[in-house]
Amino acid sequence: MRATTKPRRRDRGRNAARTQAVILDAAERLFAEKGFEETSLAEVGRLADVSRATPGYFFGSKGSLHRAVLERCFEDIRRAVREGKERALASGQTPDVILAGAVADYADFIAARPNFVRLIEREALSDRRVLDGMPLRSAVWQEALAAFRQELGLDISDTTEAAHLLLSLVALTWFPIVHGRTFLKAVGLDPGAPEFGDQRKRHITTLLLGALRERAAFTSGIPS
Amino acid sequence: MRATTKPRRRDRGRNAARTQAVILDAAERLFAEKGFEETSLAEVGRLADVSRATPGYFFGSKGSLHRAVLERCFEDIRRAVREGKERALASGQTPDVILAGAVADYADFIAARPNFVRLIEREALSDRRVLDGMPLRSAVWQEALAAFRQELGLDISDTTEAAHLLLSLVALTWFPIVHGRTFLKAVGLDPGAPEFGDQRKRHITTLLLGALRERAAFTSGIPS
DNA sequence: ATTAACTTGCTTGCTGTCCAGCAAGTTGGC
DNA sequence: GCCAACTTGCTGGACAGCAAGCAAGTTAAT
Repeated sequence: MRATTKPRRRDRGRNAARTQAVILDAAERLFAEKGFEETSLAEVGRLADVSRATPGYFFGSKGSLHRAVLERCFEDIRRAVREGKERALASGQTPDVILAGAVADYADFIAARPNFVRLIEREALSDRRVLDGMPLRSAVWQEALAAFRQELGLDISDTTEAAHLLLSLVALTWFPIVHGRTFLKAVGLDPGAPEFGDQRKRHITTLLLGALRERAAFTSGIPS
Repeated sequence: MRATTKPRRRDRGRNAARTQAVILDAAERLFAEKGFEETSLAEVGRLADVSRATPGYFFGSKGSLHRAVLERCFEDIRRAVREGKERALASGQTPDVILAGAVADYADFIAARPNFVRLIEREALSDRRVLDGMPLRSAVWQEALAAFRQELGLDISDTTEAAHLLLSLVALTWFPIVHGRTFLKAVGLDPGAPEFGDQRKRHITTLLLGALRERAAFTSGIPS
């Protein structure tokens, strides 16, 4: 009937690595946007423009595909953490300036990859313990914590404080990604508006800097 | 074989209201812990100690049951918001003290009902738009925002600032509930430890108070 | 007795996985 | 260069399991 009834399979020939990457992209998107159970392998195949059975052929099972997606995601995050750390340490700035920079960097990274947040959030909620058996996951956060502490010049006794600060940074940055169209809209914030991003960064920076200064004032022994 | 092979059906006789409540409790727990798709009506029935089909009998469909669970959840939250507001306004304290109290109250409320957080977080992530058609949801957050602004004495021009503050409070409070066994463990925090709760409350209070004071200093026109 | 509160049985649709097959490519002998 | 033997990439069909919803039954309260 139609002239081009269907582009059918794409022109690209047989190429396992390429196909796997395309499947991972499709799966990442669907798992992030719809969740693990709500996504069928057939759907992944359709979005990747391969057959229904190809995802299973390459990744063995749906669970393995999911794990592969998360693994790739954490590798990206680790790379970002390392780059951010190097940049911060090379800048030689004061902790204040470094913290402000870290907030901006991290917020930008997250804004560019919202699906990472959705994937991780989903997995944290899930009772499937996929994340448990993934050494990379734990390692990434530990690395981030170490970098954070080093950049801000917090000594060994401040580990807990640094952990709370990092936790707060992550919490404050992730929340709008997940609740953009629900909570944020309800309180009159539009995460899509052009000014929102900077507004939010400034707010987060203010919060964290306040706590950092409070801590500095305390340890330098200001009289009560 | 066993003396009490099965308690079978509960002794309590027929009572629609009671049964519905039990079903709602079971569904709330399962939807929160395992998610919508991963939960079957049969499982809800089992946990509620009724037959496989009873949830469907009372709530019509799985989707309606889910909506009923969320509705009840938001009603509870609204009640908490109203009580908190009354208490805060009746206390007649300064904004600083009130904010500290609000943080503590809210953190306690959330800690007592972690499943509310999981439910809402799941629904925010979901592409099912159940929350969209729920006027109560939006109303609750708006009410919370208004209360927050009033308690802290922020005038009308500070709406955006108040929204960001409230958003931050919620983000900071919810995060440990969701990521307790993943992120928190990785950075060496144990959300189950007895001291964690107070530690976290103090940290959050510090953060928010810093921002509030900054704002006060700014508007009262301190020279640069 | 009538109605409402449940329950058991069944159907229907969907999805993950296994399997056999085929076609595109690669290798090695001549 | 050429062809045959073999490998790899990818597909469609079949099957089994499970869950939602319906329908027809069974019991308890009023």
